[in-house]
Amino acid sequence: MITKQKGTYDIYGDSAKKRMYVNDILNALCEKYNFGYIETPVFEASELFHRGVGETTDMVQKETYDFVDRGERNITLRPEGTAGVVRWFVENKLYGNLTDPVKVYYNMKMYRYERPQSGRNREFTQWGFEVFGSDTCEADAEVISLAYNAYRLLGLEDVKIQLNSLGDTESRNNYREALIKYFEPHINDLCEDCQERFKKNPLRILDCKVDAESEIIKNAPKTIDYLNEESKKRFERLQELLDLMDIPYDVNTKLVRGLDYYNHMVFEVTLRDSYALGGGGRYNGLVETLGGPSVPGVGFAMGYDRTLLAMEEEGVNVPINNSVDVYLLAVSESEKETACYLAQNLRLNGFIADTDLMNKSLKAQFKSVDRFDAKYLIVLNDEDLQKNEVVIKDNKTKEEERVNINDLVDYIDMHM
RNA sequence: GCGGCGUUGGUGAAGUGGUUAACACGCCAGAUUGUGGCUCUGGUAUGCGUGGGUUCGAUUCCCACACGCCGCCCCA
Repeated sequence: MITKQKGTYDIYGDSAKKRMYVNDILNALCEKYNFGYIETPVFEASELFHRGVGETTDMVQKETYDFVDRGERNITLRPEGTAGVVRWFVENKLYGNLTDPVKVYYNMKMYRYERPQSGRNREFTQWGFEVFGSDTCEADAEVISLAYNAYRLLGLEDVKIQLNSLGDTESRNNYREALIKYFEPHINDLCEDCQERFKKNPLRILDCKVDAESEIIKNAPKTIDYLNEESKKRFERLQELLDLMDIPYDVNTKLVRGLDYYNHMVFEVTLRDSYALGGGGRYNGLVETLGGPSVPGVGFAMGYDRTLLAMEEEGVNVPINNSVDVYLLAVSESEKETACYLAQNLRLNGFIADTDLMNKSLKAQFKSVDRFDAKYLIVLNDEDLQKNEVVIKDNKTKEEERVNINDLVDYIDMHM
């Protein structure tokens, strides 16, 4: 037997319906914010992610699906959405006429070679969005607003924003140096992983779970103390806007996030003050890094599967319609012909209709009625059909009514 | 990539080194001669993840691998 690959999964049944429900909500919300839908290719030149996400990040170093194709191109399955969208933005020269910001949202499969756990797979979905061309705090606030309200609309009440600012390039570099200087004498008191982080990406030490309670990390320099005047002002302004929109947030100076491209505002959306369901931030240098002009950008991505899990844990009630409007029962050949015709007719008139396709006994067809939770059932009967009539039964009230076959659609329309 | 736990039918699951692998749900058929959902009766596994090994004999013991779950790394 051929089985699915590690870390992949099939989506079907009720969980497929849940996803459709979530998709509909998210898509509609994005449209309200006047974002346009975009899809980019699953695979891109490996270089895109190496340059975009950051050569030194673990995501690129050990988690990407890389391969050489038959034309000897170096290909990578996208591990995140932003790099591909930026590539699209640059390749299509959308920066050429930036009278308005370019706002796009996506809902795409991503691939990372990781050890699977629940809410984390090798193939997974991220829903996210990006804004190009605006360097304003209002753009930052809009992005956070969209992210926050997405979770709220999905029924997750207890969500909050974790907010930090890395500042502009100058501030970020100053901070990085201060951090290195601070940690250097303490390096042997930190855990092994942190000693590794110290070399590769010292900012990540702040994220460490092992040393989280240690005085060393608690007393470490804070990002906001190293913001220059302008960066500080921006950060304050952003907070004002969030206050104005009633979006709850905590300033979390330890939040640095893993990808190299962020500057200024970074944020995560957390559930119950614990784990993050999504994150984003500003990336003013990324477009340039990927071969475009200097165009500011800001964006967000939601861990789709994780969010679905969270909804389950929180007991969010997702309305799933598993019931059929009308089920047609038929046994004889002529009854089945009528069933075919009527089923099509009902479907084209907007009803969910179904009928037996397996030549089952009438009794077995009644079981199907129950399984499909049909609102109405019609037992076709040759005698009635001679008179152009059908008997339609309300499956809840058990009331039966004799209806002319030509009035059937109207009848159901009136009663539903 | 590292560590721990797990893997029995469509589903949930019990169980044992040795004839026919519980039970429940589901499904199918009949009682009910073309109007069901209750009840009763009967039926329902390519045989216990895959491949090796130990053994007279393994689903049960050992090893490897695969997949799943949990923790780490990482990400979100």
